Amino acid sequence: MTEAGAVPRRRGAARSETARRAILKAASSLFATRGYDHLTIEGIAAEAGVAKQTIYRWWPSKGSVVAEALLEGELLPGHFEVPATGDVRADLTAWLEDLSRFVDDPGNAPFIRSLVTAAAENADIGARLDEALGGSELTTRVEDAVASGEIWARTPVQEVVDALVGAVVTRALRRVPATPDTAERFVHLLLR
Amino acid sequence: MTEAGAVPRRRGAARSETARRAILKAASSLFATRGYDHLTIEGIAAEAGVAKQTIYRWWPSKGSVVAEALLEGELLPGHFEVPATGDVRADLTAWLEDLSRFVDDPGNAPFIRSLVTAAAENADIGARLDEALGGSELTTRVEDAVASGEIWARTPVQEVVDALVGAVVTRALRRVPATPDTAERFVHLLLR
Amino acid sequence: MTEAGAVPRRRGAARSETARRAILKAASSLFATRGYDHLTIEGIAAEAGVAKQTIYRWWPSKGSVVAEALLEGELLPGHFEVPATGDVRADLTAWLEDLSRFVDDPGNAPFIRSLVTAAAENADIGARLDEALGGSELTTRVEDAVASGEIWARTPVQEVVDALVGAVVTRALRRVPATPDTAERFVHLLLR
Amino acid sequence: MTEAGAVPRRRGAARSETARRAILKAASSLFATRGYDHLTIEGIAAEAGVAKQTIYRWWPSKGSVVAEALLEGELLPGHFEVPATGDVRADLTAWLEDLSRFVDDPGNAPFIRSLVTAAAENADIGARLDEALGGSELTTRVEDAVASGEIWARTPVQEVVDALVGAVVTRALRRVPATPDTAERFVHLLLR
DNA sequence: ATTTAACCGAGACGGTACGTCGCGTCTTCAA
DNA sequence: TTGAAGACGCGACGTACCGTCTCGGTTAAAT
Repeated sequence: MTEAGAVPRRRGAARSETARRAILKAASSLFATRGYDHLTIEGIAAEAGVAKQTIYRWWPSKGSVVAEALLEGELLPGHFEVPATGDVRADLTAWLEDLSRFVDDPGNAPFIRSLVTAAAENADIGARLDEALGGSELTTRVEDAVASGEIWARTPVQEVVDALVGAVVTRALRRVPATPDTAERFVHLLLR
Repeated sequence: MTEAGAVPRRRGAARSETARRAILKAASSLFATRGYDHLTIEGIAAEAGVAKQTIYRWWPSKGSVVAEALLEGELLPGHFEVPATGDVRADLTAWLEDLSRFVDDPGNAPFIRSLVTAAAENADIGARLDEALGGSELTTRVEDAVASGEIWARTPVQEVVDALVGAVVTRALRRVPATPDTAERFVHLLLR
Repeated sequence: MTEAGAVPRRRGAARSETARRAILKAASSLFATRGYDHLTIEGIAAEAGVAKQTIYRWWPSKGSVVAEALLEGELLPGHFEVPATGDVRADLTAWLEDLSRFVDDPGNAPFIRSLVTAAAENADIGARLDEALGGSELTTRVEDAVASGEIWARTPVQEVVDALVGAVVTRALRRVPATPDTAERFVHLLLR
Repeated sequence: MTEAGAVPRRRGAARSETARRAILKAASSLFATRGYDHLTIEGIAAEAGVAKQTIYRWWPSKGSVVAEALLEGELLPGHFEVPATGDVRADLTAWLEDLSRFVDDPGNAPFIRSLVTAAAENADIGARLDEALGGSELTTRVEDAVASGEIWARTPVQEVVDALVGAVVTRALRRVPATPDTAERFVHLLLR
């Protein structure tokens, strides 16, 4: 007798987890090196030691490969955590300075713009864009500050987060670098 | 003999304004129809009845063609003016609602995302992204409100504009549609 | 104890005759429909409702599948018998006219050329090419005529047959159709 | 004023004769080395230092490339001339022995079968198959013998040639090697 | 009765080649 | 000198089959 809820497992060889991991790893590595629009399925396949068809079998486009790599944390691992020192304004300022420093670095600018390009063309990536930039941590941090009474109870959390992440993005697209007080000004604008 | 003060005009035929216009028009039309990344130089040349070389002679990339089309107003003609009724909060809310309505329309969403893609890869387009969305008018409007004493004198104008435009962009990338009160919430968040 | 002379039959399930027949049938059908070089192992497997491995287990190549189909009479069933009326010249002429009619039919020409392609690449098929065209019956018929004294005793039988079958093949390859007297001219050339 | 009958020459760069020659040369070389069905468009392009598209622009299939190479004499250069000593039977015998020796050589057998494969799938190649094997020279030689009264005036020349070439082909397909007297027997069968 | 070897279906996998699209450069001819 | 036309080398696309390899399940001889 089979377990309740067990999937009957269709016949034939199972999907190779090895290949899947190699593809995501290769995609991340090439994305970081060459950028989203120089990223090719052929390149990923070659780097991963995998047949092109194996990619096409499981992903409809390069965008979806990148999206999954993003989800798995292969891209941007460990970047952009939001500190939680107890002073929410200081925490947000620190996060924003960290992110701005990253975005303004000429070596990273193409990377962040590639992320935006990828987001613009692929819904999955778009759906997680601010997550990759730390957006969901940011939301949690601000919600905690509201809950603890540190900031105004009716603070529109989502709008604050959108404004912060959005400002970073729109400035990146216009190649406007942050000045030393940019982060602080934004935070004081948004958290009264 | 040439006129005094005239540009010395080297020999041969002058640049064809007809061809230039046809190219920008074709680019705009194809951009609107097929989106930025299905836009091709070959396609533009064919649509415009022009040789590829004529495009390559005057523009370094498809991005720069689109940028010029944007400048000429071939794309987004007449959209997104910021009203000036005297009530700056109402004006910004109206502008934001207008823009959100446009962005949230399923028929326009690919267009706006294509603009973002184009901006991400081409500095000229990026430099004018918020302008195309009404950003520069917005700046003027907020500055006027500061000057007239309608709002706080030390309002960080650029940050407000970046936050508004950026929020629209980041929401578009995440496919998050506006709710009826979104515009008002943003405006009240930013202009206290 | 096993029967004397019986093959010691190793363990496990026996080869499925059902699968074998389905494969040959599918191969014949696809050969007739699409021609030898559009014939694929995957196509045969799909058509036969069989796994690819089942084909690879028993045949080394698609050529050998076709060769076996030819042997089983799945291809060219009942075609090209040589009549035996007693008049060998009339019999050969009739056979040659029949074959020429078949070969010259625009619907069959691809089929016969596919047979030649298959023969050229696969020794087994080549070895039975003239058999499929009636060659072995032809040999028998000419040998009988020699034995009965109807034609010259030292007639080089094999050469006559090769010349007849070969002429049909080389004309098919050059797309040269037979004229009404072609068959008769050949027979009178070869049997004096 | 232009020459009468001169083609007006449409605009744009002319077809590159260099590329055309390189392609035919590469095709011939690879055909001889690897055989017709291991011949690939990609392989030809790589060997010729040419883009695939340049091949596809001018030829519809690999068969037509080979056909043109055959026409240009890149394949089989100088093979299989029919001698003209005055003794037509001796000449035909010599030609047939020469050809048989070539065909029976294990190193050449794949080549000749490749020619047959190519002929079977491509009408142009088929139309010139016997020419490549010396067929047209053979026709001339036999016609001359008829004209000079050396052989019977009503000899059916085309049938004789078809029988000879066809016999070589059908034997090659069945992998039947010639014996020392094969050539002589054929010639005496056909030329009484 | 159990074990075990071989069969069979399904189908994933690393590959090769396909035929097409678009790139950016170059050459030809007409204006 | 510009501009339309278009050939060229190049790189990538997404697809079709190749032949090999698991996988889960079945069949039948050997233990």
